[in-house]
Amino acid sequence: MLITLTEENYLKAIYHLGQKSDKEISTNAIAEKIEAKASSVTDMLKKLADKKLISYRKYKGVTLTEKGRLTAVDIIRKHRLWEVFLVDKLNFSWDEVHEVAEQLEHIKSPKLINELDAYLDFPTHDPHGDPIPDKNGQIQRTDKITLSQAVINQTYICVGVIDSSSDFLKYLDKYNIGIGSEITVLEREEFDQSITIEIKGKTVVMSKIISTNIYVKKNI
Amino acid sequence: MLITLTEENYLKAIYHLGQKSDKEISTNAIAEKIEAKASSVTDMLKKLADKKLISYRKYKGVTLTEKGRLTAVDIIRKHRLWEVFLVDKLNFSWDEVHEVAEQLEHIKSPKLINELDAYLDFPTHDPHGDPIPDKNGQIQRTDKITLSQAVINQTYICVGVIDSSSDFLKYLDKYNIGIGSEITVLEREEFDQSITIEIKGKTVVMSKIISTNIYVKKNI
DNA sequence: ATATATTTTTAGACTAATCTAAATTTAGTT
DNA sequence: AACTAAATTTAGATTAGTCTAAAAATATAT
Ligand SMILES: [Mn+2]
Ligand SMILES: [Mn+2]
Ligand SMILES: [Mn+2]
Ligand SMILES: [Mn+2]
Repeated sequence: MLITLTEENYLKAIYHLGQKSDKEISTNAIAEKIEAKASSVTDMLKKLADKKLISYRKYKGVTLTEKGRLTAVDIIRKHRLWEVFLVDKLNFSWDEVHEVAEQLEHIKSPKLINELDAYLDFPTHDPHGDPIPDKNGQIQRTDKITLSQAVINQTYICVGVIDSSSDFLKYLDKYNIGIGSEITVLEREEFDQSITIEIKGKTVVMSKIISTNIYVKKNI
Repeated sequence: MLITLTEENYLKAIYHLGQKSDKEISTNAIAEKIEAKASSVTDMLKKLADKKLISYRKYKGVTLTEKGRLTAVDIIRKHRLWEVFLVDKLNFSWDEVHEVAEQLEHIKSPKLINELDAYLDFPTHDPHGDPIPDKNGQIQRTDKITLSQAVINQTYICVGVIDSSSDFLKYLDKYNIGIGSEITVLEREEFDQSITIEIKGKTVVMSKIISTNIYVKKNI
């Protein structure tokens, strides 16, 4: 049974929502993510359940089946490989790739994606630091914390971002923060949890909302 | 007014049919090409006419408006650039690219296609020898004849194919015939119009249906 | 010129994906 | 336990794209 583009987008949304909690995903949460009405979501959930892509308990919520998870992860693999292609080969910046990758992720051709993977030299992470699932749907998890959880006077490496919006990425560009950047936390203001960091020799004051959207790991 | 994927495919079909004759394109011809019923085509023709993409005279047929022609040519440009990408960068053979390009041609991103064009070094022809329209919809026409029209004892260069089906292209591969190949016509059998050619030192007998699907130009 | 065949359009129906409005279920609060 | 608020589902309608069957227009042949 073939999966439509719309169904693929629902599976991806459910997958991403599932990353944030172990509970069943609610109709409203999906509706918000997909930008559709809850009634439309209910209709789609029935279809996905018929196709054994999700387990659906009326009024309770949904979880992906293994089949559904593999389908979602395959789309995410394609999305992230295309983002690498756009940045590495076609001079896109990391804030320009997402919309195009949203289209390219639905192209159906196993050979295309495997050849692309090889052509890009089997990248492990996309331009935003997110891991690229392998052919079997395995995802390499690295332990990382948000910059808001960082310890004073410790140096970290930026390994990813949570918010991938163009506005946020442009903010990071402005302060020369990118994947691989060395960041030292100098001070934390207890009142609003803003932090002062050192990045490329300059100090930058950063609100908590910013620092919670940046992933870092200790610089060993 | 945005154009749907389906509308794009109709415009492309009408464009290609229009290349073969100066007359208006019939509903049935479009139906055959799109592989849909004539009644479905009629419905779509009304939509395309509403959007000023075609001129439609009931019971008479259609022609593309300038707006429609430019839209069609833009899709063909994308299709052919993607075909070059697949062959030049991703190890696809010329008989494998068409189906994937049919999907990729609908991706909407001017930056993507312009960067791809530059990345491929501004190719002028696709893997089947078809010209790639430029950004302004201009198409470079080269004078070429079909191999069936070739003169005995003259050497030609293969510059394209008419049929791009996998079966036909594999036949050409079998006899080492590709874009750029030198072909000398040795003999023509008047009975069935089959020809004997020399290609890479070997002689090959070829039926008229094959030779009418190969474009050549004189080797000057 | 009339009958027949072909082509094209219209009428009515179907599926996928969406919506609004109403009904139902669940959760929260006295 | 009963009431209210929030979340979810159902009912019915809409749009894009398709189909079959029937009607209308055009082309062909006697
Ligand atoms: Mn993305
Ligand atoms: Mn990404
Ligand atoms: Mn093609
Ligand atoms: Mn081609």
